[in-house]
Amino acid sequence: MEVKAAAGAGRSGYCSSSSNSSIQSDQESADLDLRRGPWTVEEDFKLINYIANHGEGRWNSLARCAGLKRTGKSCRLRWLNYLRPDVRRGNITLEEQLLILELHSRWGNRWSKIAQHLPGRTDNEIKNYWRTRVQKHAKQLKCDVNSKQFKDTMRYLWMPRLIERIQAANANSNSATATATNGGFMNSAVAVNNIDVGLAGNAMMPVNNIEKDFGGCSQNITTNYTPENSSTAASSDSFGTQVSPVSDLTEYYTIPVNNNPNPDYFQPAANQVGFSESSLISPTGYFNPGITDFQAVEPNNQLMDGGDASDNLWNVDDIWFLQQQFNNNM
DNA sequence: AATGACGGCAACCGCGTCTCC
DNA sequence: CGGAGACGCGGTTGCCGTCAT
Repeated sequence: MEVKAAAGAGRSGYCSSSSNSSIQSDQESADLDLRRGPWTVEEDFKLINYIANHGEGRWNSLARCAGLKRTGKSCRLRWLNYLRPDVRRGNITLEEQLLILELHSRWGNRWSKIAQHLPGRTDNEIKNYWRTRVQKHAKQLKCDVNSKQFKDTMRYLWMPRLIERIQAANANSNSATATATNGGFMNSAVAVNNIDVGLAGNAMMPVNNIEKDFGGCSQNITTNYTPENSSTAASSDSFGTQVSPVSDLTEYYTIPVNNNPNPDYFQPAANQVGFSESSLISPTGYFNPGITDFQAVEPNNQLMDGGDASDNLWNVDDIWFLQQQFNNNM
C-alpha cells in the first residue's frame, strides 16, 4: 500500500473526544483542523479497524469516533475507493473496457451506475479510465468525446475490435498454442484465458460491411472488416491487431443474443442508434448485458487480475486511419 | 544527469438528493 | 411540511511517477 506524507500534515487539535458537537456539517468540518491529502497507513488502519468493529455509515461521527482527523466524506471516499476488501486493483480488462464503453454509450457519465456493473471497480476508477484513456483518444482524433463521430467510432470499430481480441484470446487459450509465438498482442490478451466469456460468447459480429456514418454525412465508408483482413481493411495495417486465423466470422462469433441471424443486423441505421433504456440487449447487440452473467462468471475470471490489456486497444495506426476518415468527412 | 512535459490516479469540492426529526 | 445533517455523485485538482529532450 502506498504510503505518502499527508498534505498539510502537522496540524492537529481537532477531534478531541471531549467534543460534544454530535453533528457537524461538511462545511463546519472543513473549517476545523482536519487532515487532508494522501492517507497514511496509520489512518487506513484506524479506519479499517473501526469499520470492522462497528460497520460503515454515519461517516462524520465515524471519523470522530475512530480518532481520524478527517471529514466523514474523506473517510467514506477512502473506504469505498481504496480500502474496501472487494475493491479490485489492477488494469481494466478487455471485458471491463467493453462493458464501460457499452454502458457509457447507454448512460453517459453515470459513473456510479456503470460501476455497479463492474464488480470491484469504483466509479472513481471508471471515471479516471474514461478521462485518461478514452478522452485521450478522442483528443487525438481531434473530435469531441460526445460527438457522433467518436461514438460511432467506438461503437462500430473499437467495440467490435475489443470483442475480436477477447475472442482471439479465448481461441488462443483453447488451442493451447505457445504464447511465445503470439507476439505482443496475444501476450497482452492472454489473460482472457479460461473465461467462459459471457459477453463475448454471446457477441454477434457486427462488423461485416459496416457502413460507418461518420458525422452523419451522406458518404458511407464501407469497410469489410474481419479478423483475417483487419490489417488491410480500408488502409494497410489500419488496425494493427493480430488476430486468430479464423476464416468466417459467422462461425467465429456465436449466436447473436437476439437470435437474429441477419448478418446486416448491425447496420448502424438511425433506428438502431436509439434503443430502449429497458432493453437488456445492447444497442450494439454485442452481448447480453447479462450483467448478472458477467458477475457470475467473474469469480473464476483469471483475467481480472491483470494482464496489460489496458491500452492496447488503440494504436497510432488506428488514430491515423480514423483521422483520415474524419478529415474525409468533415 | 537534469529538467520539463505529460499521464495516471487518489483525493477534494460543490451540489443535489435523501433521511430523519 | 420544513430544516438540518448525511449521503452520494460527477467534476476537478494536484501530486507523483515516467518519459522525452
